[in-house]
Amino acid sequence: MSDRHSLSALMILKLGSLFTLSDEETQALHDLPIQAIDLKSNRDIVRIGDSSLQCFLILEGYASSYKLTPDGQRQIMALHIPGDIPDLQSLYLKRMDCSIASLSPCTVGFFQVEELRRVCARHPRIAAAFWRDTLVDASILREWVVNVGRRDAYTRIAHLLCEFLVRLEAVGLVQGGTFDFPITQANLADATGISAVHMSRALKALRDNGLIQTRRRYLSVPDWQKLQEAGEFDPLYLHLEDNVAAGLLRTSQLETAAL
Amino acid sequence: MSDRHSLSALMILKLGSLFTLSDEETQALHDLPIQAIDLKSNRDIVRIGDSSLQCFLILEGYASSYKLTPDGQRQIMALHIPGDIPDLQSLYLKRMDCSIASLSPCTVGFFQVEELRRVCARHPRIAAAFWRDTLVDASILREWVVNVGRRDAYTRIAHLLCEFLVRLEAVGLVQGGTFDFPITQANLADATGISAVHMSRALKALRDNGLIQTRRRYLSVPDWQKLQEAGEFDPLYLHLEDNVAAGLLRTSQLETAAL
DNA sequence: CGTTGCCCATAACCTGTGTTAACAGGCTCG
DNA sequence: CGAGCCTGTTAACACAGGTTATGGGCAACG
Repeated sequence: MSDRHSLSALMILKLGSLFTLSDEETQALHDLPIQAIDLKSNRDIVRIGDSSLQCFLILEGYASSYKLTPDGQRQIMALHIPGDIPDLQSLYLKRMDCSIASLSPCTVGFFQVEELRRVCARHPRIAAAFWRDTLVDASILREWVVNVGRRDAYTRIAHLLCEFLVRLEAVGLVQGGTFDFPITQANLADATGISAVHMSRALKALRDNGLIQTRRRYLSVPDWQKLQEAGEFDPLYLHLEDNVAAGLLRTSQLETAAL
Repeated sequence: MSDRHSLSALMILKLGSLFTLSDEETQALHDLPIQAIDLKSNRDIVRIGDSSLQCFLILEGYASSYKLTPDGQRQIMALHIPGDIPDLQSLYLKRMDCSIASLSPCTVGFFQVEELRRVCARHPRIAAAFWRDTLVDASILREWVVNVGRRDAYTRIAHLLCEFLVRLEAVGLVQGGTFDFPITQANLADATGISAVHMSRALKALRDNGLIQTRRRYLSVPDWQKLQEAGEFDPLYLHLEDNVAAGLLRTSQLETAAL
């Protein structure tokens, strides 16, 4: 039971960053029955074509939405972090149009789509918050089209890392510019539409230019300002609440000050 | 008044293809006050950063969502056809994260976001239909990421054309495999993330292979089956209602029979 | 404590696509 | 009716990034 509390806390944090929730609404989310499951890395959670009656919330670890082309190439079109509900679309779409897999060891919490629909019907503002969440996901996808369509590999990767950092920061998973980063170069390549070999080259360039540091399974950003410039990054499209955006700015100042 | 009827008819057709609406719900949509405006080609309708109090419905012509990179490159991340509400996201996002411009002479109908919110509050199933619509748009964006990230220019263009044809067909704008196509090669290039010159080369290849025919401002698809194969096209991601999908299949058979 | 299997790095070579430029056809507009 | 302008075509050349191959580090496991 206390488990439950901490499980949904993350989702509430996320939704709260998009939309201010009342106590009653918060309670309604707390009361959603949820079943937590642990997963190894690289496991499909849902598959393209599935029509599932459940949704899941990421509690720990990272996941990705992806598709395969007929010749076996893979494209990742979304990265998911703790607090995300990657298949929230199942609320209104019958079949999954992509697969979702863990990118690292993960804990995910499953709940019934039916239950979620009920909560949405009873609490229109929660429905609005979820809707808003899916709209932000769509906005991120628009930026990804730009990223993959018009930026060169170096810029593209810098942009991806900027976005990842900001999103992690919003759920409190960045400490002093450093965050957990167990994602392989092959996966990063699939997310940016380049080859794994070239990902290796480009990451080396980013390292050599002092934009990122990779130690073990962690990634650090020593100069947030410079990485943003390298990635042509403007967080507008993340539609953060003003207070969150302000927090980001503050953090970035702290970081640069810490140098 | 009779004007109004025909204006919203298109939107109702579109929503109806996503979700079955009751008479009362249909009426509520009819009653939405809407202001029609004519536009020339290549005019911005909304701009990135705007926080608008209105949404618009495309009544005639095509439009695109796009962003510019700092060095002046353009990426189109969505094509909009009659029946679409390209900035429906304004319902819950404060600022536009992309610009939207006409791709051809257009008629668009503006309505107040506030009015729309009221209709959604009063008619939960309409809200659901709109939500579903935005979810389908997100699904299309996912496919675009795959398209731009992992397919070569030839396949990519074929895929884009397949999608365009299917979406037009769903609102009755295709006759015998032929549809209005006033979109310049430069715009197509921006939508697929390639250069205008290479777009010209690739379109020539598609023509030479008999996959498309371009006459004046129209485009024909003489062999729907072959174009689908060339574009690795699977309409699953468009989340069409079964009856619409069946209609498509029928049409495609008629077409091939007509040859 | 060797084996197996990732993951990453690097080199050599190849190719799809970008770039630049020049030209032709068709619109629009004075 | 000619001047511009936009659109599309084609050619020659350049280069970012793909492909293939090899080797090294390291964790998991028997």
